[in-house]
Amino acid sequence: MDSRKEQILKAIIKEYIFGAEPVSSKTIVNRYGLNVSSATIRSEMAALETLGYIKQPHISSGRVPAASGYRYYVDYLMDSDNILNEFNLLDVNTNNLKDINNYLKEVAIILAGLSNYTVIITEEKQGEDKIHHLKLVGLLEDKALLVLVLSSKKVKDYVLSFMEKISDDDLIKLTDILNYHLIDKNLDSITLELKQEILNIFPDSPLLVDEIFKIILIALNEEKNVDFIVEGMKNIFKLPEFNEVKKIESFINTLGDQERVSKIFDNILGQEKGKIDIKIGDEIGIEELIDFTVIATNCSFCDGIQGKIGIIGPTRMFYEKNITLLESLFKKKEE
Amino acid sequence: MDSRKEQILKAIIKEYIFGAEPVSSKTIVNRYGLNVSSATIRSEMAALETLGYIKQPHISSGRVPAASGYRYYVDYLMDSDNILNEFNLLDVNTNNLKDINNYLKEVAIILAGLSNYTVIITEEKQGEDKIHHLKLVGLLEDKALLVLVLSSKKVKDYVLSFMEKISDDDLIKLTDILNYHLIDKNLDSITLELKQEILNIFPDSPLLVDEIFKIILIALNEEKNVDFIVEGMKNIFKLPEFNEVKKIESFINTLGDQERVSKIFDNILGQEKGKIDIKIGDEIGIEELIDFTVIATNCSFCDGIQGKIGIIGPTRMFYEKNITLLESLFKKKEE
DNA sequence: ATTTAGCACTCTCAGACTTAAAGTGCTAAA
DNA sequence: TTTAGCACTTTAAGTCTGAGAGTGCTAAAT
Repeated sequence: MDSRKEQILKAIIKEYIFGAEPVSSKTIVNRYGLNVSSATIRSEMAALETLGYIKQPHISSGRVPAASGYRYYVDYLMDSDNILNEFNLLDVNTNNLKDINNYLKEVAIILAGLSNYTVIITEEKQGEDKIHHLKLVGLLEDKALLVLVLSSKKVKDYVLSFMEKISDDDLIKLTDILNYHLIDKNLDSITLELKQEILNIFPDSPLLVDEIFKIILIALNEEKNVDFIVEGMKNIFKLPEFNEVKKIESFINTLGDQERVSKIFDNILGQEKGKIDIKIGDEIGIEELIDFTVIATNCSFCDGIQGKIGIIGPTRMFYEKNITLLESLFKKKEE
Repeated sequence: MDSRKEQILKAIIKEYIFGAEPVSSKTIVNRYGLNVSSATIRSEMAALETLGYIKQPHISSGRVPAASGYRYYVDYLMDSDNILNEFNLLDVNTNNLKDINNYLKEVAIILAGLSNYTVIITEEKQGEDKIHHLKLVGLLEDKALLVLVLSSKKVKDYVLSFMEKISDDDLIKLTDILNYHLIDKNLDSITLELKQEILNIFPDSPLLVDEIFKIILIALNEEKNVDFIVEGMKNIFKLPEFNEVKKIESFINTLGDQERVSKIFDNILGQEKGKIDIKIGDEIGIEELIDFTVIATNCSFCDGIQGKIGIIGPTRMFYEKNITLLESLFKKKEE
């Protein structure tokens, strides 16, 4: 790859990213003045095609970048983009962080708006959670709040409705008993026997204890299930190359399938925060996303929660802009 | 409208609902044996067309129901459908109702699956909420939970992180002060002066008081904003008549726009629970949904929360099935 | 007064053909 | 090594054609 070939490859890619149409030798001469004729460009293009960096949709058309062309571009040719360094993405509504999911959703919506692509965010679940401690807080005559503090420092809570009257004293007593027996217990160690043991000590409200056990199991189980926030899917309608019902259906269905979507983050599993991963076309490993590129990174959110963010767009993505977007997000988090 | 015309209209509609293709006079003779020839059907069809109940996509094609044809069908011709009376829709995960939104989302997903159309659910916000009372519950050294019980009996809570150390005694003291001043206050009456008053009595943690005020304002404000849960949009890909990118884009964009979507429920505002409202085509009042039908009803969920559910599908909807679906949902709620 | 057989008419859909435009590859000369 | 020139290929859009589906109308039958 001599420098002129690189210049031409870069020109083809920039042109194609912008216009989504095959790029002709003449266009390159006109817009990227290399002081050679279109014939020269043509022979260079033939060489680039042999190298696998570009291809022709049909024999007499202009050239389109191949996946390996984008890869070469990303690895060696890309300019960095300084325009976007002043994001303040994480000022989003930082007051109301009780529900991490709402927060992540807002981040996703904003990122999708800025990128004009689709954004996927997922919270990283770390191993098994235990009960750090719990509290029962009386609210109204017939309601109390069960607050669970988990070993991951996450707080979860649930409203309980009583059939039977329960006094504040009883609530305190029950809280003590539950804490005594449940602290440091994980999903597996919350057994029927344990429940029986507690029922023996506190036989007053068997239904309530039952309910509490159910909720705890659900809460701990929830912590094992990763879920994905996907925003900006409708941005696909802005891309002329996906102007077919089949393609849109396949895209929407694929991003609705958590199992497939999780593959998007395979490369950054266990990587350090801030490292930007770029997967182009089949590098993603999802057949239906062969015409897409994913830019992803690990990220930490408020309260030390770990997560992953991915931007998914066409292979002819505005790489610089979106890489900078994720980088700036990361920087903000660190300061 | 004599009985034979009604039979023919019904046949055309049933046939079109099933096949999404113009219905010919011959098809009716073959499948709905009315003991007349196709020529007779044709002259009846011409009459039905004059009445506005059916129309022809082009001059020499079969007939397609017009909006008023569906309306006539729904009002006078429809069979009721008893097949679906054993739904147990509301057994969904009823243990984990802390977050009403998650619950509604699950209901929407299940209904979308059963109907094969798109389901919209919204929680009804009733007027202005006040603070019934609040509690501060210590969790970890540097964290507490602010629990707000609203006059609507809704419980909302938020994790607070302290900069400064706060003792349990201080939390109790602050709780008392806040309750004394904030009980029965609504969004408008939580003023700067009020905050100042509290700061005068409890000057120890100005930042914390600040934070709590912010959160309360957000919480009360949230109660004013209705939001919509939309599930099953991708079912549109199963409908051959929407097999065009433009149509799908318009549908998805329209359902993403809360202002327009809220119109779907206009007819059932203030109606009694369980009343099923059917809006066909332009009756919906949303230009982009001219080819859709909405079936909607008021509904009450767990803990007495009021909501609205709508099923949105093509005008050639399986009316009986989806009406029964919503009705059975309502019945289950009541028992 | 209705119903129906028969036929002319209309429209769609798919395939074949045509032409203009865009772009390439190759060759021979610079 | 570069380039001008030209033959060649392909697409995209337009036109034509014939088959098929379905109607509306008319005149005869019930």
